[in-house]
Amino acid sequence: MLPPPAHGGYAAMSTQRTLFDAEPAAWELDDQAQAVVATIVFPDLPDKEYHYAVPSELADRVRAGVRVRVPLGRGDRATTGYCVDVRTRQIGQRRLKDVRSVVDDEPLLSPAMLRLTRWMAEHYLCPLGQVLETVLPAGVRQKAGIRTELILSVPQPVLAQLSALKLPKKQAAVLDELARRQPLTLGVLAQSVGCTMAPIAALRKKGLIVAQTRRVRSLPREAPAPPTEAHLEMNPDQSQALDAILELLRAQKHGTVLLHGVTGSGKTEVYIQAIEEVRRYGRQAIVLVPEISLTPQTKQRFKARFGNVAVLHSHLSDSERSAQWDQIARGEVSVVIGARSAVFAPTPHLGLIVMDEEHESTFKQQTAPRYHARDVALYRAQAEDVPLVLGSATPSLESWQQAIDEHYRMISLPKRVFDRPLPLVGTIDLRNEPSVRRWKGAISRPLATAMEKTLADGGQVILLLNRRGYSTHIQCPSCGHVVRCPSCDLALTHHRAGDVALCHYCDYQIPSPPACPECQFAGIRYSGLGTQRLEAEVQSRFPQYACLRMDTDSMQKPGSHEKALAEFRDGKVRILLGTQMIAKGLDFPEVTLVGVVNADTILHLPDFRAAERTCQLIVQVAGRTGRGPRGGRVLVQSFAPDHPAIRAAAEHNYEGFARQELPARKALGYPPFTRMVRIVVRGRQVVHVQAFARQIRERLREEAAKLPEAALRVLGPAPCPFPKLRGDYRFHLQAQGPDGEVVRGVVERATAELPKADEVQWIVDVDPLDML
DNA sequence: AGCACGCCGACT
DNA sequence: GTCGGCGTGCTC
Repeated sequence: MLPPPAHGGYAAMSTQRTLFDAEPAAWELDDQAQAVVATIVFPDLPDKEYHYAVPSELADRVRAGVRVRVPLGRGDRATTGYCVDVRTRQIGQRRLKDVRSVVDDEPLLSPAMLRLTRWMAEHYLCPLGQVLETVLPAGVRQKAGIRTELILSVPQPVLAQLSALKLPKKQAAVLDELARRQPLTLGVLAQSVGCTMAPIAALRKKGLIVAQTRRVRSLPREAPAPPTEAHLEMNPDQSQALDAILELLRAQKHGTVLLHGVTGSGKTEVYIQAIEEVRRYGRQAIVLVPEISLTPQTKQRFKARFGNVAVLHSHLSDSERSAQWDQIARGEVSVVIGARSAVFAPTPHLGLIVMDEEHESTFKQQTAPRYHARDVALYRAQAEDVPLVLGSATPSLESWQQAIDEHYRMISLPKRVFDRPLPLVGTIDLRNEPSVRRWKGAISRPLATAMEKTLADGGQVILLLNRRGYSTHIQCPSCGHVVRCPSCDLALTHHRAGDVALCHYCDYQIPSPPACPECQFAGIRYSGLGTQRLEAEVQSRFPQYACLRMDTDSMQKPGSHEKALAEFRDGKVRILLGTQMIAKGLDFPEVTLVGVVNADTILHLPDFRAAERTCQLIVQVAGRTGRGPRGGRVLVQSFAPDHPAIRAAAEHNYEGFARQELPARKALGYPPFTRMVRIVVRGRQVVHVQAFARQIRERLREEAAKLPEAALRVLGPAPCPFPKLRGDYRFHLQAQGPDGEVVRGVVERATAELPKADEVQWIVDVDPLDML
């Protein structure tokens, strides 16, 4: 056994203590000293816990979940930290500094939410302080939108002898007014007397008026509106799905339901009726939707049914978000709708979490902590013992496998509402389309014919092409030179607006070159198809119909999204074309044709989820048609129409896709059968990046060697699929194994004491969603 | 992150 | 001999 650590001059003596000592000797009292100790973490300090003594006058205010001001470092500079624990501990000889003051009157985090942040820090290998700063929105931390207001009153003794006082005219008027109408705020009093602040200040100085501060929200709260819509009728499948959720709700038990409902099957109605039950229990529900789905329509739909709902999304101002947060924390709303971060909503009595479109990649945060809202939601639902409902027409294969393994209960909604048929999907083999092959155009003959017919019949058309810009690359036919971004090495995309060549990653731009910058050849070619060029083609082929392009370029202005959709809804626009943003959620009954201009754009990305993404995208966009009584059809153009992902999507057979993709994942050792941690190293110079990445690999191998061979596989380092971004070279490594806990442990130990390297930066991504 | 401490070059 | 350069390391 190691001797106890030396402290003071008593170390030698304290070792002489035996088990039979009845009472500690006087000189040992310090060793036994107890104190109330707060455990503090700091967002900007190393990921450690710090301990501070809680002075007795602060004992009732220092609680887990509040922020405190504490002295830090040699200079004892005042620093704000999060108190994550308070308990009476043995402090031994260690002398702790005192907590100086308490920032928050009420904890910002409940004990349950604190446990959640701990779990996130461990699971995502991220400092706890950073997790806390993510969970608590900046506006909430700054108490945005809360101002302090002075409340003035006249003390009782003054009131009693009011008439006896001799005062200047204005002061007398002020005191008189306040005595009659107290308490008043500063502004109101000054205004009603018609004076400035001066006489009021004078009275305060004399002690004839006393002031109290009060915190008030500057934003007026939205008046709760009564619900305006009643239940919709549900079909038997919907009722069955609802029953499964209600069963869990009534049992007050956690359980996860995977609601696999085809597009247009009425999943939202199931969520809504489940939430109504939650509300009857006086509990709250959180509804998580992808950022893009947080359209006014979604919000409206829930508002119409529940009256007051809280909405959390990235476009709120700090004070708006803080007001929503407060409202939620006080239990004033029973429904919270929001994007990824709404999973942290401070509902005092959570009853249900719903995640719609659970396969969407926007649920994964791309900066530290790199959490996936689905996994956080699962943890939270388990911890608070409430049901979790995951809904999608194209579930992630992670969730699908959970259902197969019976960790989730899968419920299918195989039919659309009102028994509307799913649209017929046809594929067009672009290899047999000479005009497309020779880049004469993007729209094949069969697609053009279908469009003509649809438009002539009064229907609307949606065309999906998930590439922005006009031409996707600029290449010289003479010397082969491709115009690339100097800092990302990606081919620049030609944009017609402003005639610029643009890097889609870092926004680098140059005037589009009229000749080859390398060999001056004048016939430089602008090739590859983007939405702008598609728009031009559509306009020239269908000049009699209004066409609208929706992509991040055309939807820059706030409100342009809503405006565009409104124009399409009322039929002014007949053809809507755009990138992924038109693939999700839109519900327009007059859309009777959807064209996928090129289904292969993400299919060949070097990412093990490329097939899954392709299938999901096609199924989702196909779902935009056939939503009205006129039915609908889909045409998918592809150079690989026989690829299983495209075939499955064409047959509305996501299950079939999963059945054939999952064994492939298993054979290759990919998720969901393994857990993965990805490490990306980047820096200005390739040699440094590669050397550092290799160093990490060696450390990973050393750690892996301590385990059975099957526990962990280390891949890489290899250049990332985008090997250079924003001027940095990038290499990545992957650690994968069947047990995520083991994989994370290895990565944590391997990276714990890496040498500092100024030339490189590195990140750890647990359960990465993309590999680019 | 900040801030004090340290150990080497140009000043009074 | 001191002032100050910013490299290094610690913060309960």
